[in-house]
Amino acid sequence: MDRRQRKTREAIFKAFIELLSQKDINKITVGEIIERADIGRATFYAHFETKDFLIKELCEELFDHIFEASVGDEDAHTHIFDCDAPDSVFLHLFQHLRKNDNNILELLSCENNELFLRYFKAGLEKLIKSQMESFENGRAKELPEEFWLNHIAATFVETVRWWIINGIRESEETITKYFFLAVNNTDLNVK
Amino acid sequence: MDRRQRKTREAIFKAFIELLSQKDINKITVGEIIERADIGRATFYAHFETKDFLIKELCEELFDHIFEASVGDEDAHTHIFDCDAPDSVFLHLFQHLRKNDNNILELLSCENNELFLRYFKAGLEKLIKSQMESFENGRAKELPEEFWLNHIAATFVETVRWWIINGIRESEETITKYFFLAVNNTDLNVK
DNA sequence: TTCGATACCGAACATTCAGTTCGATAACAT
DNA sequence: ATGTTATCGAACTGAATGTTCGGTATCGAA
Repeated sequence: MDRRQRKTREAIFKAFIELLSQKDINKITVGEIIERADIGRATFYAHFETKDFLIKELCEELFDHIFEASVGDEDAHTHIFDCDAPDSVFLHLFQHLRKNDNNILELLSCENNELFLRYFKAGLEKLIKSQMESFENGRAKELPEEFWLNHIAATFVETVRWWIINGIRESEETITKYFFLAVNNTDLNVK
Repeated sequence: MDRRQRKTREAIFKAFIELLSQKDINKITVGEIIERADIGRATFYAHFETKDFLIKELCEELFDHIFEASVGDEDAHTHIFDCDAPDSVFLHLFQHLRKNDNNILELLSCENNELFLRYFKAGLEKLIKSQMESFENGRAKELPEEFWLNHIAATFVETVRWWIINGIRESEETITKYFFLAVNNTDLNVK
């Protein structure tokens, strides 16, 4: 990709995220974005058909990259799994969130975080599907599997949201424990 | 309130809810609303300063009424509690949802349900606070109380969402059981 | 029934924003 | 060095917002 394109694209993303922390997503105009990104109007529309596409591509860029390597062969674990402690994918997720790669924290805690939490949850569900055995012990037999899957993903999202809103005071280990306690009512039955 | 005002207000709400089931909330224009409600442009703005205020007042009208009577003195239980089966507030909520008072189901299942689920959850948290004793048994001691409260409310919202999306196939009793199983990992420790 | 108040109508208007067009300039890859 | 491509910036169309105002219909109270 052309260096000019990359710079412009990053400038737009950066400007948009900054604006997002200041005001409602629906009130952000293209004019504000291009002014802050310091680019021409036509340039913006050369990159993104509309503001909705900008949001979509921003989400894909952030969340897909976080989750894509988590399902599949072991060697491809370049994002979440290449840390040293291998006991829990979820601990790694919390650690990466704390590091705040790509300002993902800003997105998840902004006024319109629902939109981004939805993307986050979608990627999460794939991940959890591949880890389903770990949660089978905790699942009551009467609960349908899809209900249980949705519940785990939703609980993780809510744990993240709660963690961020409360100022990320808990350590990654503690918040991971909270998550497993909420889901399983115990932190023992996960390897 | 003047009968004319009431009629206009209801016509606007009705038109808005209908449009909401057809398209994205951000794409709905005031022009479409007044056309479907069959009222004059100035009339709309005499009722609602902006579209955002319309949404806000719609939510207040629906959700506040559902929850307001649920906290406080026993005699005021006109909405949720005036049913015959007194064992679980949550069962009553599911029953009322199935009855779909005021088209609340449409709101909670539409494309932009996040907005409405947020209102729903806010009212829910108040309700759960007043029912907290019922859930104390299920709470692990390590979990902070606010975390636990948020978890219960979030789980209920997700249960409702899942129920609606899956076509409301389960009976109210079954989905209530699912909810308690998800929260407590048992359906015994709730009176 | 009358009468004053007020809600509604509807058309016209200013304003803001979205998205497009195009010729000129600068940066790119080879 | 050269052809390609991204950016610039200004001007433009079209659509939506929110306002204004004079005229009409409806309401509620006496």
